[in-house]
Amino acid sequence: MEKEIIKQLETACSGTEDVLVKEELEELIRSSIKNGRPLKVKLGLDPTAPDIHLGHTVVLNKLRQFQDMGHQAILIIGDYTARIGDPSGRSALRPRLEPEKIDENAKTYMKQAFKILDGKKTEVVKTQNGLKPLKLEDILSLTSRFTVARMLERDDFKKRFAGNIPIAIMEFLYPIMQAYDSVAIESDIELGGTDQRFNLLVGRELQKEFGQRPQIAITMPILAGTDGVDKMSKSLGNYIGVTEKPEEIFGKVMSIPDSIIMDYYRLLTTLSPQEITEIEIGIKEKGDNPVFAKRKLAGLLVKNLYDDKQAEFARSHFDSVFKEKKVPDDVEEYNIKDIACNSGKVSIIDLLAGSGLAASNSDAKRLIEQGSVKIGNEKIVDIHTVFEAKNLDGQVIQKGKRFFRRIIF
RNA sequence: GGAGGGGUGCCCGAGUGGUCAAAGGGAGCAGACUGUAAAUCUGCCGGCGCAAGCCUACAGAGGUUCAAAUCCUCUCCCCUCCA
Repeated sequence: MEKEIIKQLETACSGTEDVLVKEELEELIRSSIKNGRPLKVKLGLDPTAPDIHLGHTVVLNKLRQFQDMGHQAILIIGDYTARIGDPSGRSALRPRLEPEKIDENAKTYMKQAFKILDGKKTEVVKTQNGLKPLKLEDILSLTSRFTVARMLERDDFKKRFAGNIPIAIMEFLYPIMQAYDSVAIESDIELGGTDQRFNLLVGRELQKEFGQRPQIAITMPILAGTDGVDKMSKSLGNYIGVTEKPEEIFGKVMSIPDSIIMDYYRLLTTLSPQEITEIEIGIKEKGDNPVFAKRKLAGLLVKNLYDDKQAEFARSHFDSVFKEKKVPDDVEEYNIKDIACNSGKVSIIDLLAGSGLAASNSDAKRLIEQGSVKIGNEKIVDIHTVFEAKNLDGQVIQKGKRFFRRIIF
């Protein structure tokens, strides 16, 4: 039994940024195993963004690990809290979301989250159920337990306060409501990104106030986006979505800077710490070319989200397009019927703008002038080039290195 | 309630009557080099037009002027200080 405890504890702590408090966690695991009582592991989802990307999966993977150890995963859909908008890491007040929109987001979110989690073993709870019945007096009583000074300990609030950026009083309610969720479900452990640290700790405090055993707060590092600088986020455009096509995922992983390869290994793969260290040593000390570690990584990630076959496909797709500079097989098609209309002629400008390869006619012109446009491997240099529509059927138009359209007529 | 400061392109930010589609930086796109890495260098970076040029744009609405991001009036929003 002692062995099992150590194993669970190690798994629980691997890849984490922080575990508060580790000793308590050990105790919890011990009593869980002893009494055959699964731990309630809480993860709050913020349904403001309907698409999950690899950044979200860091914490989902952790939850999955708990599931695999036989514990109870509880996903909290922050449908109510989303109406405030989590102030964590924000430099400005978030726009509030409509309830319908939140519901919609939550649905897609769940669907995608179950790519990682075992949906059958996951309990899904909407915060609304617990929070909506609260009366003003309940809220007064809750808020009276926290002070403005306590709230301003938070870095993001502090910065905004110091920088004269507005903080809505409503935003102070966010951590408290999230904490109240923990009380409502009597959670044993709550997971979150490092940006959630404050919120998770407020949960601990509130549980104590309610005479519950305070939850363990486990924070996971924030995953850098494909630019290697900012955190992965949809609005920054540096994300890799879990529903993206295998070759997209593979390609995006290949575009990450070397500096974050090992972070990706640690946070996104299920390789053992030893295997990961080996790769790291290979690059750092044996002079292995990092690109091979990256290829392996890209394959692993596609495999996680799809399967071996797709991973293999993505790899060969990548090689043929970028190593051999061939046109990929499954190019998006573009039907030129409507732009060819009666004359049967099509200008290169219309082709680029119409297919979406260029943002506008002006953009199309610039691209041609910069020599980035090819049709069937022929570079187009004249912006006035006109084609017979029927000659274009089946041809591939290319912009830059990685954007293609197959022309249909 | 009083006094003051401010809202500029995707973001930051300069610009205080014409030379402003608006400096500079960042992001982005494209080219060279590579490993679709980083770093670096180069070009582009509102729309329409082959072009001349036209249109849209400096919070919003009016106005003054031959001419307004720049001046005036009103409105909205943000911030600071005082109470």
